[in-house]
Formats: sequence, C-alpha cells, structure tokens
Amino acid sequence: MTNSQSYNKKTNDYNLTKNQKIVFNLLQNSGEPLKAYAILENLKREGLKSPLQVYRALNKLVELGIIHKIESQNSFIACSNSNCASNTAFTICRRCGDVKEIKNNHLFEQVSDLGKKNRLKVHRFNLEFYVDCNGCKVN
Amino acid sequence: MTNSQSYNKKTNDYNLTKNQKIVFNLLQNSGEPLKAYAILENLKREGLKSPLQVYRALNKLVELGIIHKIESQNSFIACSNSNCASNTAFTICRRCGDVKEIKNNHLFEQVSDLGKKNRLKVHRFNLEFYVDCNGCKVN
DNA sequence: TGTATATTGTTATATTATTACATATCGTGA
DNA sequence: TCACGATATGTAATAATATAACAATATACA
Ligand SMILES: [Zn+2]
Ligand SMILES: [Zn+2]
Ligand SMILES: [Zn+2]
Ligand SMILES: [Zn+2]
Repeated sequence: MTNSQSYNKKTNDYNLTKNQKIVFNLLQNSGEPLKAYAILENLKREGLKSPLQVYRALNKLVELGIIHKIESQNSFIACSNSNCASNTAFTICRRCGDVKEIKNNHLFEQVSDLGKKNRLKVHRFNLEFYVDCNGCKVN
Repeated sequence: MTNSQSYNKKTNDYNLTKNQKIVFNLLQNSGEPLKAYAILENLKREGLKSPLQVYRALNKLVELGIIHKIESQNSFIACSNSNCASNTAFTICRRCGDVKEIKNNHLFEQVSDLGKKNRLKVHRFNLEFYVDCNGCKVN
C-alpha cells in the first residue's frame, strides 16, 4: 500500500476461514455497524444460511480485535484503528446512532492511566461518548 | 440520614410509580446487576406479570439516571453514585462478570476533558474497565 | 497415518425486547 | 368539578438477538 490511510487489514493476515473472511469483508466494505441478522441477509448469496454461522464468525473476529461489538446497539463494526489492541473508544450519536471509532493514541494512554491510578488490573477498556453528530447537531 | 455512605436514594425522591418503585427497590436491595427476566421472576409475588411491565419501569429508571444498564450483560444495576449525572464508569470482571460502579469524581472530570479535547459535543459517556476482580485475580 | 483441534452445517430453542391495543390514572387549566 | 392530554398500566402476541446440541469436515502436525 502506498498510503497508511488507505490501509485495510487483509483477511489473510489472520488466517481467516471462509465464513470469517466473508463476514469481515462485508463489515470492512460497509464501514458502518451492521447487525448479525443484517449480515446474514447480506451473505445469503454467499452461501450463509444460519445465524450461528454469522455469530461464530463474529465472535472470532471480535476475539482477534479486528472487529468490535457496539454493545448498546447489538451491532458490529470493522476496526478502523491499526493498534487499538482490544481497547476501544467510540463516539455514538444519541439521535441517529452513527458510530465512529476514535483514533487517538493519547486518549487511549490517558484512559489506561486512569485505570492504573484507580489501581485496577485492567485487561481492556471500552469508552463510549454519546454525542450529537455533525449531521444531527444543527437540528 | 447520619452518614453519607448509608444514604440510599429514596423512591419518593423521584415520584416513582408503583411498578417503578418495586423494580427500583429490588435493584437497590440486590446491589448487583439483575436481568429483566430475573427481575420479573422476583417480582411475580408483587404482582408483576409481563416482561413489558419490567422493561417499562427499567427504561424510566435508566432515563432518571438512578439505575444503569450494563449493555454487555443486558443487566441493570442501581446507581451507587450520588452524582454520576448519567455519565457512567464501571469495572466488570472479565471472568465472573462482577460489576462495580466507579465513584471517583476526578475520573469523571478527566474523561469529560478527554471528550472536550477531542472537540466532541458529549452528552454523556460510558466507560467500562474489564478487569480481573479480587476474587478471580488469584486464580 | 493417526489424532487432536478447529471449523462447519443444521435444527431447534433460549433469551432479550418491542408492537399493538385497550384501559386506567394523574395533573392541570377552564 | 369537569374535560383534556399526558403518563402509566395490563395483557397478548410477536420480533429481534443469541446459544445449545449434535453430526460431519477440514486442518495442523507428530
Ligand atoms: Zn479498533
Ligand atoms: Zn447523528
Ligand atoms: Zn451511577
Ligand atoms: Zn471476578
């Protein structure tokens, strides 16, 4: 790749299996959060037939840290951060639900520091800022 | 009350209705997160009969900020913070699921500052530290 | 090859949450 | 006091999300 902004994680980087690949590709191409049953609908043409096929792939991809679950939406989004290391930070519009992953290493360090200062043995964290997004702010 | 640590929010402080009161009291007495259908089971003796009665009460209590939803568990816990103002911070044990609300005003300010520094119009935030709790750390 | 591990396919089922609609209660101003 | 709108309740049905159980395949690798 010529440009770090256009870098996308490759499915082969992780030895993904067939189902894992097609689910991951869909999420990466979508760029926005998708729900499991929406993914299933989308991928019926690719041969997926049951929810479990989708959930199994999603669970594995979450485990690898290359997608994240937006718990409050039961949706899944491809990681757009090359190094979030399973720590996650998002903005979520409280009106339209638009989700963006925060890419700010300084913020990640500061949140980790907050955990340390509170003497917590933090394995990972998840931070969600509920905001008015640019599209909704004006209304 | 003689002691701020023993202070519990009173149902009457919020003009709660009958169903809201019994759900809130159960959560406050429990002290740990409960799931909607577990609440329903518990409160059948109090006359609750349908999931919707529970969900309606829970939604209202969340809106008031006196309980919080732990999204990753689909569970609900009474707020143990007198002033979280709908911002929330928790530790969640990644092994046993034990949840504790963080009471550290300084932390809340710092996280709010992180939002401001990122030029976000933050309505509220939710921060989850996935930890090994004291009971599970030794294992 | 043999064997353990991981993945897949499929059906059924469990869990979580909302829609729809009828009824009742509460607050407030005429 | 009454009328009215807003809020809360009761109930049944159903939607949306997720997992259990089990058989069959594929993969890694000693
Ligand atoms: Zn990420
Ligand atoms: Zn928006
Ligand atoms: Zn709280
Ligand atoms: Zn624990």
